[in-house]
Amino acid sequence: MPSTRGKARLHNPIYDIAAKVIHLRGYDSTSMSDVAQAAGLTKAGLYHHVASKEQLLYTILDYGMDLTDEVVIKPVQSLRDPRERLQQMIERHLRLILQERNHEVTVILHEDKSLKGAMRRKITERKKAYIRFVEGLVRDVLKQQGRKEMNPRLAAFALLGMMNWCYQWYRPGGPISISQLVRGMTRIFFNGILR
Amino acid sequence: MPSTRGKARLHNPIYDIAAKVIHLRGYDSTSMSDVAQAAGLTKAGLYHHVASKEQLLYTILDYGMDLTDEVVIKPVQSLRDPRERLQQMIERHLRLILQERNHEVTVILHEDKSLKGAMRRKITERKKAYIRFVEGLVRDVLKQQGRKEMNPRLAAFALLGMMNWCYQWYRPGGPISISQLVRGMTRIFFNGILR
DNA sequence: CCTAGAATACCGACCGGTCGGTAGCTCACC
DNA sequence: GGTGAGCTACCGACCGGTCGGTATTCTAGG
Repeated sequence: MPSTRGKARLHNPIYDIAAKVIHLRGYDSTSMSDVAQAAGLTKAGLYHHVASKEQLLYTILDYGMDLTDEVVIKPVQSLRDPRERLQQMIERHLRLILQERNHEVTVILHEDKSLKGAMRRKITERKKAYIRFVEGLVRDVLKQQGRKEMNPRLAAFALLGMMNWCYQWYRPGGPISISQLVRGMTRIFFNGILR
Repeated sequence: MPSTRGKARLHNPIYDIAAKVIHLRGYDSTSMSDVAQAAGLTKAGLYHHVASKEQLLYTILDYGMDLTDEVVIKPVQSLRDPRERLQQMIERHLRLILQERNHEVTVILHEDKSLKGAMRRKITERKKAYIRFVEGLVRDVLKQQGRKEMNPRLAAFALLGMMNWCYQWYRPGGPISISQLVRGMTRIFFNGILR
């Protein structure tokens, strides 16, 4: 019985490689042979490290959420000023998604219905928690600035949408740099919700 | 050889049903037997109407783009005022995506890499043309209002992102109506790019 | 330091099942 | 009696996953 319980995946390059391949071709279109080949193994060899295809995806997604907690939520929660918190969240979220490593995070954005049952429920719950976190940041800024005519949930989804859509079109080395993108979206959103 | 060339699909309910099923379960996870069953046929019966699974998807996506041309691009192009054009585009785009029929359009948003070769190139080109259209609308508004510090391409992608992300969270009958959504996003984007 | 033996990493071969797609037939209707 | 729509039955390829076995590495006792 392979020892794939808990967070044993740290430092295991197989999961990084798998995340890369799945990010490129999609979960359904990626066979376990593909993953094995990319990792320099046979399929049977891969199954020594992984319990099932679904557990492989779950581990990747769960690690992607761990990364988000650590790189976005934690640093932002230590800040005082609501505007500073929201601005930092936008910058950190965008950099997390667009930095070329971090395939685990980008996989989260398009592999929604691939998981089933308990695993799916857990990931969905973590994603919802993140949405509530963003909505809270937006709500605090709106309250501080006395703008009660804007729906904070709608605004939060708008913000998440324009940020998460970036992986569809952003290309490193293209005409728009990450810094420009951060500045542009920050301005659009702040001006957008504060008149 | 079945006659599936050209735009023979009009009025053929098979494509509507297929679009619905593919929209619900995803292209890769949907087998031709699934589509056949949903259409009340056997798989062989379905293949009498359809040349291949890929051609089925292509036809659906192409029709989705036809719909977009007709419902969004054409009406907007007949308007004069740049601000009116942009505002109308936002409203029409959102309503097209969120209305419960129009599965063909929503399929476009998440079935990117499923097509290959020439078919993929054609759909990609139509999608790019639409992006250029949106970017042009944004650019005209920025020019009219004398805002040259905002990058119109970046702004266009931000707008497309927040609109297209809606299908991930919007549920008819939920706390946010389509009209509220249109008003909210219109305000965020106009305020966002015009200070 | 050597070595027995346990644990780990990995492989070739294979399994049951499902996939996209096809051949060849029937049958209703003009 | 020809034609299009539909069916049953089937194909080869590939899928996720497993099995028995084999190198390789780690560890403990003398």
